[in-house]
Amino acid sequence: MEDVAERAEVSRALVSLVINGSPKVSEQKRRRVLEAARALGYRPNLMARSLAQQRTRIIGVLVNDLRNPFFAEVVEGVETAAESDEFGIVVLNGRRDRVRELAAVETLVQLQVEGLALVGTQLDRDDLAEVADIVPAVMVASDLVGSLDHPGVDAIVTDGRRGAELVVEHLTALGHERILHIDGAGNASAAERRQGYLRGMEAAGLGDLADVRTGGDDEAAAFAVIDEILAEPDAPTAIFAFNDLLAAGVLDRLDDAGVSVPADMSLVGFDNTFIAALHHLALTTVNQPRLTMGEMAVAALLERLNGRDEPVRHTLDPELVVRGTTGPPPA
Amino acid sequence: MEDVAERAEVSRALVSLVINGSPKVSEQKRRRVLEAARALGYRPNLMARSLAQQRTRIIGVLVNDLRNPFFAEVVEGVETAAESDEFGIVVLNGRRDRVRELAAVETLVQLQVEGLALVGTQLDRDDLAEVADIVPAVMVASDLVGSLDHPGVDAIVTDGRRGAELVVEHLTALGHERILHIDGAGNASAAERRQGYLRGMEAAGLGDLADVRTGGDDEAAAFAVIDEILAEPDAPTAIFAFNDLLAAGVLDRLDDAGVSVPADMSLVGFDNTFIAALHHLALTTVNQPRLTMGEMAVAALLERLNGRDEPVRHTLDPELVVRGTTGPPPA
DNA sequence: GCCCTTGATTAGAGCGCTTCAACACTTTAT
DNA sequence: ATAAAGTGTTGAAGCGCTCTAATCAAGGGC
Repeated sequence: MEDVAERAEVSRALVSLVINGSPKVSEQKRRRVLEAARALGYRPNLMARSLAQQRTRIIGVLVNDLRNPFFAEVVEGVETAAESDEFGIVVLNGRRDRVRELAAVETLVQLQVEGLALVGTQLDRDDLAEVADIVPAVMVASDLVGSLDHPGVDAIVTDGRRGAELVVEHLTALGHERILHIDGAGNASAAERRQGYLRGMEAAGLGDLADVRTGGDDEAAAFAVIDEILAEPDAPTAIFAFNDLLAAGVLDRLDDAGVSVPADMSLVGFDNTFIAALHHLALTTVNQPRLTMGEMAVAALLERLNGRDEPVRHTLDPELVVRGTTGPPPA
Repeated sequence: MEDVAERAEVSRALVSLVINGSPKVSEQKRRRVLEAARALGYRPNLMARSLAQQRTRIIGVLVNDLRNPFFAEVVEGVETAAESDEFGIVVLNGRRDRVRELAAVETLVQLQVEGLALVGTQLDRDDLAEVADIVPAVMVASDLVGSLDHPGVDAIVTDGRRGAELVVEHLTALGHERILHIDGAGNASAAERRQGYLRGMEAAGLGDLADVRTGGDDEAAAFAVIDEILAEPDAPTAIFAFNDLLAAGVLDRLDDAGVSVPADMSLVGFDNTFIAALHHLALTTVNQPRLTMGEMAVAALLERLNGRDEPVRHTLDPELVVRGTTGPPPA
């Protein structure tokens, strides 16, 4: 910067003004400075700028698992919105490990991010409380019952309970009774969907037949469960899986076992990721408006930065997407 | 930091030493400082530290498209390796847009990253040359013929030519002759695979039948092409798609058209992403060692930082993974 | 001709940290 | 006892930038 100033025969301060597009610079000097900057290949140092400005214009994004296309798309939403508000984002990947997530949060905080978007993270209430004392945070696509405890945490979620109810309603309408749920184990949104499933079963008068098995959030988690289920006497006629990835695993295993879908068994996922849309899977699932969620997360953070103090919670509506993996139960 | 120093009754300099784990601090003072830091909830400011230290220990990662699971996994490899070398990474998403990629590179440079991993980017030679003058760069999973022009750019690639040849060999061994390639359009690794395909066809004495169509790198790109192909007189008996995503799109469209795979048409993808492994797709494809590629990228950058000056280029071996979408041509 | 305003420019302090040279104090060698 | 060497600690400069307050030049109004 020094060099640019010298070459343009102005002060460093003026160079700063030009770089930041201040209107109070004469056209003549602006040109001189810009040319000098180009000639010298000058690039402002973001670190130094942030330090001096006492703000970074960076939003930290912590994501549960980048390999899950669902999360990747939420992140794209965040990115789009941040970009249009002249914020940058830094994405860190928790890779499904709470400890790693904690470390990532620490890194982001030290990086002085101005807001934190926690996408599908597994942090618990205490973790959150600690974080929220330092920087505004918004949980996206993962719900922590009681997250409202802390006034510094916002939430953008799809109503998982309602989503799960929609699934049960769809299946019962088709005539299913023995509907089984393979849940998301410790995953942050697992509890809600489980609850919705149970409630749906109750509402349909099938409370006695409700059956929840522990699953997970990827294909592999499905294998053991399916083997188990198929070995039992009263096998279900329909399975509601925690998410699309898990459902894909279920589908694979059913295939291995010679169970045909949906003739012998109906199957429903959750998230409506692109794999659900592949014709060869044609998975019936529940849509979540991913991009919108990401965008709303940024909006929530910016409101915080503009002074909002009370927590906000946006619950979006899920939408059942019926495809080819559901049908009437076998006769 | 000031406050911590005061509370521990030492100088700021000593606090710095403690935080950075310097060995030349008495156990007594170290304890005092650490306790003061904890009591005050002190967190070092990464920006200030980087500025003072004149290094960031950050590797910038620019990714072509985060939604593509292939890239997401390469990034995980980068992340793993960076982590174990005490480097942080900042991931930016180009979203298949060269202009956005350029902007992202600029951001990363201004962030003072110490190395740049370009995963599947579409930057051209000039873009690269400009970047490499500023910071060591390594291209991962995308090849630019002639990238070696610039001594500042390393490359970690799977041999796309060989991979494509393997595909053609597999298909010809099955008896196919009219094998068509839907390429990756402007995608950085498209040229190589196209070349391998052509060479493979030549080698099999099928040079006359070689037929390349412009595709892209996601499912949508496949639709128009397939419609076109099926309307032509001499339809191929096998299709080699640029990558798995594209192949999935092809599969969908063939399905729509009532063409059954592999009975009427064989299909091969590239990348061996998890979707290829789904039983319902069971896509024959070519594996690339994603994690390894990411890790090697970091290794290459670190070597640069340790003084290596000549460019390095690692070419990994592709591996054909035969699944259910390939079979003998229809009689 | 003088004061005031307006607009363009700059000096200089400060952002939170690291690091080097200097310092004070011990220990060891002579 | 005294010099030399070693330990632990600190003052202060400096990293590259921003930003406030001060300065300077040029009109405008009376």
